[in-house]
Amino acid sequence: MALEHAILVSLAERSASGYDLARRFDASIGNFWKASHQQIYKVLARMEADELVTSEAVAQEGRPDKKVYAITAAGRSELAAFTATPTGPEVLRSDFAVKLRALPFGDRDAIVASVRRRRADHAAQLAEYEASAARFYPDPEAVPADHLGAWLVLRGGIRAERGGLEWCDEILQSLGEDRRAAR
Amino acid sequence: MALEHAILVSLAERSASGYDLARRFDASIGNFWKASHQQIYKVLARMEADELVTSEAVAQEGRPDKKVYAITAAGRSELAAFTATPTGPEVLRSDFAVKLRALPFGDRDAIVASVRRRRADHAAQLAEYEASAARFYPDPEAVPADHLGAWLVLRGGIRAERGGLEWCDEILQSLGEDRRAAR
DNA sequence: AGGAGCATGTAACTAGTTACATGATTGT
DNA sequence: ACAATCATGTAACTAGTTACATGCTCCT
Repeated sequence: MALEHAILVSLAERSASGYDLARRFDASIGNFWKASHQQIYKVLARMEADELVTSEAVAQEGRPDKKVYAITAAGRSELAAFTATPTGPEVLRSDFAVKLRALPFGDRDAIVASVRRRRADHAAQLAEYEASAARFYPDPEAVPADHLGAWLVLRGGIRAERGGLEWCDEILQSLGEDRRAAR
Repeated sequence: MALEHAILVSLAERSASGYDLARRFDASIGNFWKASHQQIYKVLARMEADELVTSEAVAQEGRPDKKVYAITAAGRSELAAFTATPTGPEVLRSDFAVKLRALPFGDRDAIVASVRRRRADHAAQLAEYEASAARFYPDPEAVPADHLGAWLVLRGGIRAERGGLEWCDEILQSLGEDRRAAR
């Protein structure tokens, strides 16, 4: 149910249309929660019925009209209440790990190719996060209080990507594929 | 759809009942894929209809009878085919990160408590993985070929837990809670 | 007497995915 | 002419969760 809460955080930071939210979920928020636009519209409708958010129609010229959603007082207290609930263990679902574990029963070359692709993805994502960090938080000792959460999550993203990258390197090395990988 | 494939890997390693699979999903497989017993029974039934697995009733004394599932030839080729498909980007869903990002809108002490709990969970899981590694793979240079996938996944688990632990420490330090955390 | 472990499920529900639909504007 | 971006959705489906049901054995 935390898609709701991810949307509330995003709207607490800044009001937005469903479309805007979908783009944020492709970028910064998507760093820890992925959601499709269809799912977002569905959940927004429910949240509006529950009065966690309100919407206002905004006419635009040269572009389709949009509905801008804003968090309500009830939404803010729901979000605060959420932060006070204990967090259960994270639900893991990694296709990549399933494939890796299937190594003795599968296509070794294809798996190596997957590892290489994944390594490249981690490297690209890491570069993107590091660019964001350098741009928005040039001085890590002086992060504004209202950005502390976002900063810490970004730091987590950087760590996760770096960790994933190193894991890929270890895998390639174990499989004796590190020379080709380094090319 | 990769729960199916996670089950196939598990059955390729060794035939098992639904109950056994559920326990494996709590332990080794659960390291990268979580599933409840209800979901497992449901998927097993579908997989049997699709002839990816077969079941055999086994009577037991002093215990309820069980159905032992085994992978079929079709199951093995499905698993091999799966390893050859490209892996999409991982779907992330982290309640913890949502909470952390909600820091400016939430209950700071409760969030700090969450971080501490999570740190302890990572430490416990890490210890468990390291114990498994020491026990089953005392010589990392000589991992048998049929265990290479399992070993690499375990290595990934160790890296992920260590990374998560370090992230928690960084968060506590940023929040000025590291002294109390170290106690 | 009560709880944990073994063992398999059903029923009702919520969450999320995939495919499709519409229609204007801007850029190649 | 075609694709991309803006913008919002519906419909049909699959996956996963939560709650409940049953019953036997072994341990405290």
